Amino acid sequence: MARKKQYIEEDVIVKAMHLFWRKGYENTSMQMLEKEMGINKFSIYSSFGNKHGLFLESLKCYKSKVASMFDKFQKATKGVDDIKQFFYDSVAISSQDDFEKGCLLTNTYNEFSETDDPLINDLMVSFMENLKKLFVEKLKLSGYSDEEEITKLANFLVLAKHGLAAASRVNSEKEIEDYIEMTFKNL
Amino acid sequence: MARKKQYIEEDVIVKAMHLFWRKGYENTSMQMLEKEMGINKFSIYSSFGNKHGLFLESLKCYKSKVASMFDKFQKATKGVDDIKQFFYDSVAISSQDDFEKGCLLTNTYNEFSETDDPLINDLMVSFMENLKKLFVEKLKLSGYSDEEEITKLANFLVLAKHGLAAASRVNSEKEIEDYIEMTFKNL
DNA sequence: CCAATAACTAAATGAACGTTTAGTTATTTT
DNA sequence: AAAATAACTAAACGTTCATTTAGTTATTGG
Repeated sequence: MARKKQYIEEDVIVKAMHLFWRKGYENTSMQMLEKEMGINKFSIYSSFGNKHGLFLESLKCYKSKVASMFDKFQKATKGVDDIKQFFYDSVAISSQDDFEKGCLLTNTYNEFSETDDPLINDLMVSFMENLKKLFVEKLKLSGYSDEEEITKLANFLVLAKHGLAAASRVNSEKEIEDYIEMTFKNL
Repeated sequence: MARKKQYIEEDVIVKAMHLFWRKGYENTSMQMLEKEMGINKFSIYSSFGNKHGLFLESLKCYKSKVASMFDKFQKATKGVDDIKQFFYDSVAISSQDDFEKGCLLTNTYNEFSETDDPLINDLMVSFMENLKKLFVEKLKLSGYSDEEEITKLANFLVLAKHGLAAASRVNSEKEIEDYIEMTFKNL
């Protein structure tokens, strides 16, 4: 055979994800990725094809990072309280360190909203639909039965979640807490 | 003297603003601006200095575009109802045509949040502070008196406004309406 | 009407970007 | 140990970007 790889793809993709999270897609250059990931451009290209492929892999990595949170939410049985807890968990992920802000998926959705990238778009739409379905489920658990009302509330929650993820990039933890509390005040 | 200018700066800046609004700062190139504004790069540079200066001028232009809305809000006397109307007015500005999405100032704040541009930052901070002050004023008009509660509500509203502006770029008018109605349900 | 000059056009500049390629180093098998 | 080959390094590639510059056109005052 030949020389062994001196890096682990799973490790370097985590580093790439953090950089994309912090800076966004367009504002992250291959040079910065080279430095952050600690490997050469050649290695990046041979492992991930191109910048776009690397980004998609970073999004997958993010999804697996938040999967446990989704799982917890999915399995929860208290209804609206679980949605509220999910909101808190969502902002906690980004506020646990100082540089990664908001939700990487939401940030990506916002950054790519004018440039129709089919892969990114599919990823986001499925993410949002999944979220909405879970909201509907939990609302029913809390006793809501009117389908129209449930749809309305679920739409409200999806937008609130989206808006919160966007706004959380520039707002303090206190403001975020106040927002979540107010959002769930009459639910 | 010499040759007269064949364009009116006030006119071309409006066109530039619309392009920046649609595409964001980074995704708008001088080439695109040249085409959209209908004048040569030389003319842009001699009138506005550089891309950054042109962008700042576009932001000013946007501010004057929404000034009448702010003015209406400022002069209103019904309290919370005025805030709600202001939310509706805010989203109406971007949904009246299909391409300009969200609030240009909020979009800019989000795009520039990781790159500390002092001029942009000052503009945004003053915009947000101004907004919060107005919210406080209207809340008092509606009978709120507890200072702590008012601050909490004002923070909530600022974040809701910010989040709505961001989310409105990818959500339908119906969803936006539902969101606003829910937001003001218990105010 | 002509010299002066501001506004125009188009091409050039240099830096930064994503991507590729040529050449070197290290590891494995024969 | 030598041949084979995968992973490495660094430099170059072509393109696009914001910006500048050299040269042309049109308008004005004297």
